[in-house]
Amino acid sequence: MTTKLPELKQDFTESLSQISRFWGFPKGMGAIFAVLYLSSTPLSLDDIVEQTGLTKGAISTEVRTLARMGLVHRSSKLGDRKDYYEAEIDFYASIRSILKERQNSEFDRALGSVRETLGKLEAGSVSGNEAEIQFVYERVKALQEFFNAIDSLTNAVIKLDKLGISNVSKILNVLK
Amino acid sequence: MTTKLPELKQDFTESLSQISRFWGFPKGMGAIFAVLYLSSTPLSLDDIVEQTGLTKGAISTEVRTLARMGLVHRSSKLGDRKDYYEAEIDFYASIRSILKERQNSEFDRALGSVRETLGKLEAGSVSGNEAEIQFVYERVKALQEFFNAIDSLTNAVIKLDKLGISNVSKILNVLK
DNA sequence: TACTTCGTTTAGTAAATACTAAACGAAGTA
DNA sequence: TACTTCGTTTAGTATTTACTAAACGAAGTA
Repeated sequence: MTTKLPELKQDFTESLSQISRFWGFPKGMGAIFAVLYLSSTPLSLDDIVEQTGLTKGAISTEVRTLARMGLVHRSSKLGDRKDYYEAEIDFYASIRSILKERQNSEFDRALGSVRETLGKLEAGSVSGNEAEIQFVYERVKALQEFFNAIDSLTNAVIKLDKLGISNVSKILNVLK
Repeated sequence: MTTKLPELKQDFTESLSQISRFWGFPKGMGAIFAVLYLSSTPLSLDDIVEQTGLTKGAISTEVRTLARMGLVHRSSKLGDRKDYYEAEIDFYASIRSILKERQNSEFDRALGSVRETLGKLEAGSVSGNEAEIQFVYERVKALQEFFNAIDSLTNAVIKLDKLGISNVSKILNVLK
């Protein structure tokens, strides 16, 4: 029993949509990436419209965030006003740029807010039961340290010029 | 200028809610965890209701998923029918159990589907332009290998009995 | 037995998010 | 100039997700 190539692509696109949604991204984003990823040539917005069934407006915005994440790249042909897009195929590079992207987000704002809380506790400018303050202080501090560890890891990964198989297996060895 | 302890807790809870939402979890979940995390004693559902303003129903379900993730633990006092909950304070343990949890999810189903796609391509049961099939095959295979690498990493982390500061810094050294 | 006191489930609502359709501006072309 | 052809923005809609309120069942207590 044979499968037609377009059908196969369709299934693959479907899967990436699911995966995308699972990671908290719009499922359309996964679909767009999938279509680009399976194309041997850069595609225009209209090409993507055709292959995903989404609207140009939606694709316009989502492809932009994909580009910000470094998962796709915009290019243009000489003498052609259209923009073209192609998928980044080095996933490790993508991870790095996604991590980088996340650093200037509201996530960081919330994180800074925790740090601020800790600051108040350390400055002794919090009124209330002494023992409880001490308890809260230790908990918040522990959380902060955890965040710092994650942050260090993240930064280390970002700085790597290449997080290829070799590095991954190095890590695996250390963890063994 | 001093801050009252309850207010400080409030702010902290707010921050964790944001962080929770950022990672794709309901913000209420973050709030519940925060309240438990800042409490020196286990809390009952009603205690949590009081401190978060959420409904018992909502808390009932969300605290359960928190427990499944290993972020909180359910306990009970002798001669008291109430359930009590307390926060896991070893975050590394939490990460492990979250990763473990994620392995039996629809994420894995989608991932299996990609593997299936690859299987069809390898079995030669796909009809269409030969060159294009070859191209698609290589792309899908590359993605599959990437997933496998991630999977190995995940499993390695899960297997660690302790992912403490020491291991993290080991990793950092390797990456340097 | 009837009566509390828990946690859970359910059905419906509110809020957030992804998306569409259509208007628009910029930049090229006749 | 008017007329296309792009990508983007906007305003509104649909879908999903988080949550509430209330009914319920289990298990204790009088």
